[in-house]
Amino acid sequence: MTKKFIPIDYDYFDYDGKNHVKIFGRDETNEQICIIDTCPIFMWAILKENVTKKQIIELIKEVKEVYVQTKDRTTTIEKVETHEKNYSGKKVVALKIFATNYKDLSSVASKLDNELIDKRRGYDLGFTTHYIIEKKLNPLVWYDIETTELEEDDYDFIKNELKTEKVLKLNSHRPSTVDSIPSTDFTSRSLAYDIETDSLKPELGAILMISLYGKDFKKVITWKKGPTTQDYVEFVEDEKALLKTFLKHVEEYKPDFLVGYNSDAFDMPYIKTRAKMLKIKFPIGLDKSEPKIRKGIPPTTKITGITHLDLYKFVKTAYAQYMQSETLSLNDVASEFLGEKKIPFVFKHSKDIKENEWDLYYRYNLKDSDLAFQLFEKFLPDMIEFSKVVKEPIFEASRNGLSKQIEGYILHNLEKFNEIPERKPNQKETGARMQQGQTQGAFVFKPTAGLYEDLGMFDFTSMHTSIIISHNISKGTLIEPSTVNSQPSTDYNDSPEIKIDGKNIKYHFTKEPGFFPLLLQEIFDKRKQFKKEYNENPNPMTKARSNAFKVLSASAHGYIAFSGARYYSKEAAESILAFVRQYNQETIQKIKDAGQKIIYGDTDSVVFTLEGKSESTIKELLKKINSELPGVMNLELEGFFKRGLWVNTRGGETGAKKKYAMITENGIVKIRGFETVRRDWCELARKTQDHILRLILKQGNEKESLKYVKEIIKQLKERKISKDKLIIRTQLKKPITEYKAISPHVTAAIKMQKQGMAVGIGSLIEYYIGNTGGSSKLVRDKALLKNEDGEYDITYYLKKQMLPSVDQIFQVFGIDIKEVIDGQKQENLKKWF
DNA sequence: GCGGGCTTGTTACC
DNA sequence: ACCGGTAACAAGCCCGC
Repeated sequence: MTKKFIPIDYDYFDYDGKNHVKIFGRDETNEQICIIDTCPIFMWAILKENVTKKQIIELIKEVKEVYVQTKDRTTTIEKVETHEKNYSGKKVVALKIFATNYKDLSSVASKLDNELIDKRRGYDLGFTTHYIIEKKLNPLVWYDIETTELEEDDYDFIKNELKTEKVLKLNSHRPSTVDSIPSTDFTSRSLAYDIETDSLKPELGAILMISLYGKDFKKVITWKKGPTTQDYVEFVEDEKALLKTFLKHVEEYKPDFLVGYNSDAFDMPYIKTRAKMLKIKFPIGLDKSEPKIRKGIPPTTKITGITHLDLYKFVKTAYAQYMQSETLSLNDVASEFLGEKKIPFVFKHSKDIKENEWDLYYRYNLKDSDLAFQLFEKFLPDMIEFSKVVKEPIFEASRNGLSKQIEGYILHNLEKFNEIPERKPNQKETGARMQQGQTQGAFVFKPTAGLYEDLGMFDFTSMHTSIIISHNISKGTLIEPSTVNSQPSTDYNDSPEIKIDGKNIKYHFTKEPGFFPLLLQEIFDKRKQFKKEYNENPNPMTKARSNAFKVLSASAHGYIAFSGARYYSKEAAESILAFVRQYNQETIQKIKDAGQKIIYGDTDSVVFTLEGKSESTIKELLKKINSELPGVMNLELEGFFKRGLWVNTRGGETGAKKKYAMITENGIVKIRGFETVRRDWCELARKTQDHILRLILKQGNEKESLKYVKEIIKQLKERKISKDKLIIRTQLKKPITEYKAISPHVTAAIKMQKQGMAVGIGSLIEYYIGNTGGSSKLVRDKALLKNEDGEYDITYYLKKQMLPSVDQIFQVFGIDIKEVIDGQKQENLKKWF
């Protein structure tokens, strides 16, 4: 039978002791089908140099005898072949060892301790990844497939087990040409879900309701009956019936994706535990399996056949670092990307909910699913894109950290280079890598505080990645021994001179392009493509996509320096960073030589004054610098700015790095590093600072700002500032008990814990400083919870929030803000200075 | 018990 | 633990006086 097929979810099972995949996806009629397939299972034994043919024949005999016995299977060697391969860019002879079960390859590997074998590789990819690499049935791509129906005795248990109507055996497949399908666009069926409970712990509270939201599908299922006019509310008898009804709707809808927000850690584990407590089955998987929760920090929840997606995870890795929102709560994220918020509803235990309040609770519950669904629709193209680029199933691609994404991408593309994959480092190696200490990083130009006019800013496009590509830097292209001399060589690509342990050395890399640098090119190009897309059509989504590939592209260097990476290389990381410093300083020099004054620079950027030159003259300069850059390296114009402000460090006499504010001719303001952008400062200090920065940038002087600050200070002293503007938000970065220094946010967290609130790693602790500490001088003794009664501590907010946030800004204009206010309000000030 | 230097911890920039 | 180095800064900690 010939069909079209798009693979979505991958799972595997053992049959007759052998691995099989079952792939869930859709066909051209949009029917959900399951494909069963197998693939050759093998690993590699790389032989030492100069092993003779005779020795190989003997070795093969020996290898064939290896087997692994586990409690439910015996894994044997099926055949052994000899191949010429590349390993880390070097030619090697390797045995391709075929075995019956992938899960035992690592045990097989440890039994191959013959002295002719140098290295054992390719046993630690995971079966799904191995399968995709081997058969090239990539996720989310349309294929033309040849299938056969299962015969009577084939996989009998599967047929009975699967909810999917069609289960087919795959014979062959090839990528479908775009033309052959009217619409190759994959229109997924998806449901977002959200639960409401009486507790954060399933042991302590029931699930009250579950909402589901999809295209033309709205449902709130609940056993808590209150008057409502919402026709989507479905009442059921009890919690058991609630779970069963939820299951029924999911089964009927047949979604490809079941989507939640933080559902990996909360919703699905909660449901699973409650089902267990209620002694009912919850066979949501298409193979009637329960959700599989991989415990860990953070946990992941997989449902066989239905891709369970947790948007929180994806937002966190792909977008978070470029987002405006200060938390990644559904409310903040929805508000940033959708311009919509959750329905306000104060959490109450169900026993405290009045009859007429249930209706709001239903609507609240539905809205959460609604928001999650809308976010899903916005993010799906990006998740699909990641999945396709990295060639990992969307379940993984949407959860993987950046190093995993880069690594997945590399592993899935090694075959083009005839490369044997590197293995994962073990714990000992990871530890040793970490102990080597830090690598010297980028260069940051020390600015001189001041308000500058007419500025230009250049920055390098994906600097680290373009260095890797242009200079062919990687573990595999490094010439060993690596601690080579500083003599320049025409045979190799040299790194800049690097000082290591007091010695100046240069690393050499081959001129022949290595697979790692070559592979980065695609990610690099994608980044360019999406940036262009954003520039042509700027909106929050094109921006997010552009940034998602920006982070992916920018992670290549971090990956190389990451102790857990297969292709880790300290030498490569050092070389990349040496180039980063060199290029930045060279660029600074070139701009200086052109007659511009350098104001600032950080890693890959330079800010300079125009010195009366026209923008087109500056663009010519940029062109000239670019003409001198190698490979894909590219310096671009970040922008022209009408004014820019740099300040001194607090209590210091020199300019502060990583803190500046600039404004374009059109009034677009760019603020970096200032308290304005730091969430651990109270809103009052941040908003005030933001306001005066803008005023100064717009007007070119401090006059208005001064008036403004005086007014705010007056209000603060008169207690006219509302407390919510004084809340300080700080995140717990580790378990409460592990803190050596007990800072205010830790005290506040302890308080919250005592009140029975769930606090732990990642919780954002909200507190304010009040007049409660008695004689204590410690700030922590005055930390009050957000909703705790008390008066705010005027002195603290003046001295520790307001003043610091504006002090250095006024210093630029020679104004001592303390004195100014002091002169005006002599008597009050004595109290706080 | 006070002050200064050091350490711990968080958040930002790139 | 899950990309890394550079930097600013607050608050606590610690030690000498």
